[in-house]
Amino acid sequence: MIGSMETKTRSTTGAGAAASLEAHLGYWLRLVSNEVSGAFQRALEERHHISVAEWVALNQLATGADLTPARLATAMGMTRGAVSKVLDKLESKKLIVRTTSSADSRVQELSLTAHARRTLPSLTEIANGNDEHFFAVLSPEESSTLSELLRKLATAHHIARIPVA
Amino acid sequence: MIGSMETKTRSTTGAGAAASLEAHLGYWLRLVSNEVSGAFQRALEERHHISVAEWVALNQLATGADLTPARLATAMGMTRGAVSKVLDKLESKKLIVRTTSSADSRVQELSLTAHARRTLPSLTEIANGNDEHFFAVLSPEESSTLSELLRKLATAHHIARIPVA
DNA sequence: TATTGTTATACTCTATAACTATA
DNA sequence: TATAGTTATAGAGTATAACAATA
Repeated sequence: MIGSMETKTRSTTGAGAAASLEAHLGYWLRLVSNEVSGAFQRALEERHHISVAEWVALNQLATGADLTPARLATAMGMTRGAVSKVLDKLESKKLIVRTTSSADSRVQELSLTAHARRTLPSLTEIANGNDEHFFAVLSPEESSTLSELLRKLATAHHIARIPVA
Repeated sequence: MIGSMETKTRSTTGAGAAASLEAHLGYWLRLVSNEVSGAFQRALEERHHISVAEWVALNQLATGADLTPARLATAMGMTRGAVSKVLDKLESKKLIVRTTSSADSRVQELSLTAHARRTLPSLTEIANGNDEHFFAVLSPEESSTLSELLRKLATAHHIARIPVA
């Protein structure tokens, strides 16, 4: 049972410490995160044939910010080349449009299509449902606590890039 | 600032909910997990030139269980083909030995080399240090709480496979 | 010269499925 | 026929670096 399990989480960094996989918080974090993200990834793929990276890009565009491939690359922590491929896929699916900027013709202005705007609520539903499904076993207080602890870690380590994988 | 951000974590699953990326617990989980795992992966690669999958395999062998490629594949949630490649790398690095079983010559018995046993403590130190570095910003009580919440989620969803990616 | 975006190339990781050698 | 392990092939994902067009 969980309640009876060893919950010591701060090692003494002793050289001979016999640390099994399960002794690390990072292990449990990755275990749970992989499950949640994996389920989300499969749901997006099966129901809309889009990847998590594509979903993130769509969400970034939906915030209303004037985005270009370079800015999107920075926001997503990817190279411009990688983002270019993501945009190729979104364009082939008629979810975005690339328009050459009139002010600087090197720049591409990115925008969502009407089709994308109609599709986004369904994608959001998948994200909501996935979260709901996984975290429903926690009480509202526990969910809040988990959220606060994760945000505290993100803040303390200045984690900014949007996770795509 | 993050501290002043909306921390509501339970959506009402309403169709029109304007859910930004940050509204989902799964987002924060992936954000933090990617950072912790990414740092660990880079440290393993830079200091010992081994991947996380290789590290997991070594740890499984170090538990003392009599493992074969097929059993290791089941434990790690990978196909036999994928495990075979991981074992190729470990063998080329002189960290494991494959021995044909005398009872059934189709079976390979896996074992760690003396070199692997000498190397493992250093790998464990990297894992300990990585955990220490990331979770030191939490109080011991907060670390315990985070551990318990993650274990509760893992148990509730019967998450068993060892995360490799 | 510097910058934007794309493309060519390569590498890692993993899955599917065919293959071999046993049993 | 069935099983253990390997290998051939393919695909996703992403990085590096070269490239064309523009500034």
